[in-house]
Order: sequence, then C-alpha cells, then structure tokens
Amino acid sequence: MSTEEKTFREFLRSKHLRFTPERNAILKTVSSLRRHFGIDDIYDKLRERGNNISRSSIYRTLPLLEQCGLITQTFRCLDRVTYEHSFGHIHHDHMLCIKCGKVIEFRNEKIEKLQEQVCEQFGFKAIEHRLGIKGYCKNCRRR
Amino acid sequence: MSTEEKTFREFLRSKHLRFTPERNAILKTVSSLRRHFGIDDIYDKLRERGNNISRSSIYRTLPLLEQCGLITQTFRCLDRVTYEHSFGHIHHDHMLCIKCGKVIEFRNEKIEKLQEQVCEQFGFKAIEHRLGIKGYCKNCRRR
DNA sequence: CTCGATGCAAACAGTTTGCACGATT
DNA sequence: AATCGTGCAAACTGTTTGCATCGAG
Repeated sequence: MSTEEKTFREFLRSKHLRFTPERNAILKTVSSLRRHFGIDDIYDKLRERGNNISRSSIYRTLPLLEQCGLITQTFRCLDRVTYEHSFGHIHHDHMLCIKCGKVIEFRNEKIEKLQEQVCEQFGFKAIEHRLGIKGYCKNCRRR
Repeated sequence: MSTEEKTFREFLRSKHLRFTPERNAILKTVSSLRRHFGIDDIYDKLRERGNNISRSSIYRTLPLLEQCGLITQTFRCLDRVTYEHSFGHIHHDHMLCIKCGKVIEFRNEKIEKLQEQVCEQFGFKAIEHRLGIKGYCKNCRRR
C-alpha cells in the first residue's frame, strides 16, 4: 500500500468517513497524473481505464484529498479549478499562461530569501506563501 | 476630460468603435472605485447613481478597457473575475494574518526585479503577478 | 443493519450570446 | 443612412446538490 493510500485511509478513519473503491480509484488516478491536473484529467483517465466514476464523486473527493494534504488547489486555468499533488515536492512558484494554460514552475532562492527578510522586518511569522505570475508564454506572446 | 477618457476615446476611434454614454459611465465608475473591483462593484455603483446599465454592457466593455491598458484582470476571487486599474497605483504584495485577518501591504524592489528576471529567463510576458504570504502577525504570534 | 457514498439529473451562478430596437458616426 | 451598441432573456459551462439507491463498516 502506498504512503498516500495510507495517509488517505488514516484521514478518512479519523473523520469516520469511508474508504470506497471510488475514492481509492480517484487517489490512484491522481497519483498517475502529471503534477498539475484538473477535474477532467481525472475523469478522462478513469474512463480510459473503464472506470465509470461520476464527476460528482470526483468533485466530492478532491476536497478530502486536499484536507489531508495530498493535493493542493493551485489556480484557475481556463475557467477550471486546478490541483497539484503535494507528495514529495518542495515549494515552487508558478507562471501561468492565460492564453494556452501552460504552467511553468520555478524556484528562485533569492526571492525566497528576500521574502524571509521582509517577514522578519514586519515581525511576521510566515506559514505559507504563494507567488503566481500570470501572462503570456513564449509561444503565445508571438501573436 | 481625464487622461483615461482620452485614452479610451482614442482607442475606440482607432478601432472604429463608438464612445457611448454607457461606456463613458462605466469608465467613470471604474475610476471611482478602489483599486480592486469586480463586475458587481461596477453594477452596484452605477445603480447607486441611478444609471441602469445592464450587466451585458459591463461584461462587453471591460475587455475593451483591458485592451487599451486602463485596467487589468487579476486573479479570480470568490468565483468572480476581478480587475484592477492600472492608472496611478503602484503594485504591492500582501501578508495576511490567519489569526486576526490583518493585511500588511509591502513592496520590495528587489523581489520585483528578480521576478522580472525570472520572466525574462523563460521568455514570459507578465501581465500580473501576486505574492501572498500567510502566517501570524507581530501581535498574534505572541500568544 | 446503519449511515455515509454514489450516480443521475436538476439546480446554480457567473458569464456569453442572439435578437430586435435604439443611437453614434 | 449604415452600423455598431444596448437591454433583455435565453443559452452556456463549470460546479454543487437533492434524492433514491447502494454498500462499507
């Protein structure tokens, strides 16, 4: 059993919720997808595998995976909510192309350091931070 | 006539579009609003002034204001598209205290510069960026 | 056996669009 | 006079929800 499945089962039990085949399949599918994904990515992949789970169940399961820290909601892209897994990844920031939806991930140590300095300056204890840059990617800016 | 109105008229003329009372009223209303605003902010303010312009016209006018650089679309907030004016205001970032809800605005030139560098590095044309830090403010971290 | 979970369809909310009428150029 | 813009209502789209039924614990 994967670490993620263990985490999810544990979480569900603690809340007196049930570990169903559907929830299991959704978790497995999420794990099999590239880091950034939307509801339709899960839905399509499930169909591909002959698993006819409804959109409702996906919509109802993702918040649970989010609550137990396995995925995090990132940003809307082309009018759809987008998630990313959070297992085994370090913090990074995003650039989002508002034309084609492409996501570029980056991490800049200097920016990270400067953020810490700013926090210190204001006596602020940071728990989480998010930097998102929206615009046009290399390909799309040509038009 | 304000600089914004001049810009807008110029833009419309160049596209063979018309400068209507509705478009004028929407621009004026946008200017009167605080920096960040949504469609409903405009709609409500217009009604307040007895100006019964329809939502459709607002929805159709905002992209025009965006095209001529007077406003920019920012991230979605509570499922609504949000804009901000781009005249007369300087960009800043936010720290949000998750205990008391206090918002600290700050601006760090070095971070801004580094962001530009990162964009350049990826051939990315930034339209808008947002840095948000969540944590505990000076007062709240004492408890 | 008991509730929580599921699939379906209908409901929702923000946004977009077709149409007939009105107004700017 | 020729188009473009407007308001209205209906259409659209992603997401949520009510309900009858199913099934995990």
